[in-house]
Amino acid sequence: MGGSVEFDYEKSSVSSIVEFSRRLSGKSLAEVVFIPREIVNSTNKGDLGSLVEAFFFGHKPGNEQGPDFPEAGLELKTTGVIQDSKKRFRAKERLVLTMVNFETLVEEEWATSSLLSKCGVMLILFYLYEKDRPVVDRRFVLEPMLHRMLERDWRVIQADWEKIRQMVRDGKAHELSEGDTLYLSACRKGAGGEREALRKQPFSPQGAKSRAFSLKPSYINVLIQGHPEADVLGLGHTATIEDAIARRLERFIGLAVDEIAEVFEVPQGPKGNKGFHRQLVLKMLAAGGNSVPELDKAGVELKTVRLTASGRPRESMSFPGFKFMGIVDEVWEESVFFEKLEKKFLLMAFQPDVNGKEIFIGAMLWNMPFQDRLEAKRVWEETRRRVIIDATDLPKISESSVAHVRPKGKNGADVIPTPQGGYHLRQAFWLNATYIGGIISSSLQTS
DNA sequence: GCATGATCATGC
DNA sequence: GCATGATCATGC
Repeated sequence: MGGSVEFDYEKSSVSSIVEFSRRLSGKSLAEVVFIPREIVNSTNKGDLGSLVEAFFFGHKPGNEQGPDFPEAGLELKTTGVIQDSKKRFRAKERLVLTMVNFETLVEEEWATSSLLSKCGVMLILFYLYEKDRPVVDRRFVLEPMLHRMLERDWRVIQADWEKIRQMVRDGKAHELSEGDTLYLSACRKGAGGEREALRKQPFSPQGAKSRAFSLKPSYINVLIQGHPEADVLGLGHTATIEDAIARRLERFIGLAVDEIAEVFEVPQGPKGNKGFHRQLVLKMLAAGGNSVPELDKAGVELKTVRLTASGRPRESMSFPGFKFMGIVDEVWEESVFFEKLEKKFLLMAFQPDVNGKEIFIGAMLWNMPFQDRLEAKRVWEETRRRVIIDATDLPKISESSVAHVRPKGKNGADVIPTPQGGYHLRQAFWLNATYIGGIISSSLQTS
């Protein structure tokens, strides 16, 4: 299998390299070039990129600092995709760009940053991830994608980069979370686990987990879907997503829910329609359309918060259910609750006015602060501990200022197995109404 | 007014 | 068919 290729591309030409890479389309690396047997047997995922570089492009390893093709200023990335239930391709994980160097980042400027000089122009090759298949046998799918950071989404990515730099300058490298930023994030990268050595950061004695710049899976997903560039939020007119959201929603502040519903012809639906406010909010954000790619790219969690007259949310905020038998074998950082709490949230707030008419009072982008994530972790671990002992006795709302556990099922008969050998109502994690109320009132004018 | 348990419309 | 986000219902 696999013949030899001549490396007939122009090293200094981006388009020539991209054209050449198309020879991989629909094939695996081993189908296109000869790979020694001992390498074929490797399943180390990190290897495919360097194997493509070495065997397909005929590159010698090395070149630590800059892009893989220095003469063309082009960085090569290979990344895995999987197919969802509808056979659409989705990113298997975030696209890791380059390690964050806490010491040098704080001295850098975006235009001359090491990130931009290395990854400013990327050729992204997508392969179908199949767990048990050796990397060299994984098939390249989709078309090779050329991504120019300065042409696409640079406003948001630059703001993200500056946010990360600011956190390191503030001595908060150890607090970094994916939810701090929108498209570009500082993801954990390294040995992982409890034994991982922490790195030094320049403005705090606290050690920090090693991190890499990455593009979020949600961002890659929107790229993959290949929709034409859209500017639904009007980013062309503003510096940041925050500003764009504020501009878009300004016109609705103080308007009654039924007035807004009329504008967008959103039906109240049958009595008991629990998605009405959410449908409304989507229309407001999408200016009558059905999606906001800018928010999709950032993986923003849209949440509606309906306050009582006194400013407390009417309800706590629910998250996906968990299984008793599943949580027992999980670790916090791989749990669904953790993944959700690492996200950026767009909280859309409503409150009755003096006449009792419910109005839209504003929105805020929010992600959970470090200390509160630690508290959520405590509740999660306490839940896990107690599920093992007695799955019917889990953390109540009074036990934490941040989160609690409560049923979430179809009905009272919706029970699932417990480690005790019995069955109990399906449960979920919730963020306390009072906690959410505090967040809203810290930023929005409530009555 | 709030904690707790129960339930439902929706979209995929 | 089912998970999800959200709301309803009850009792104190």
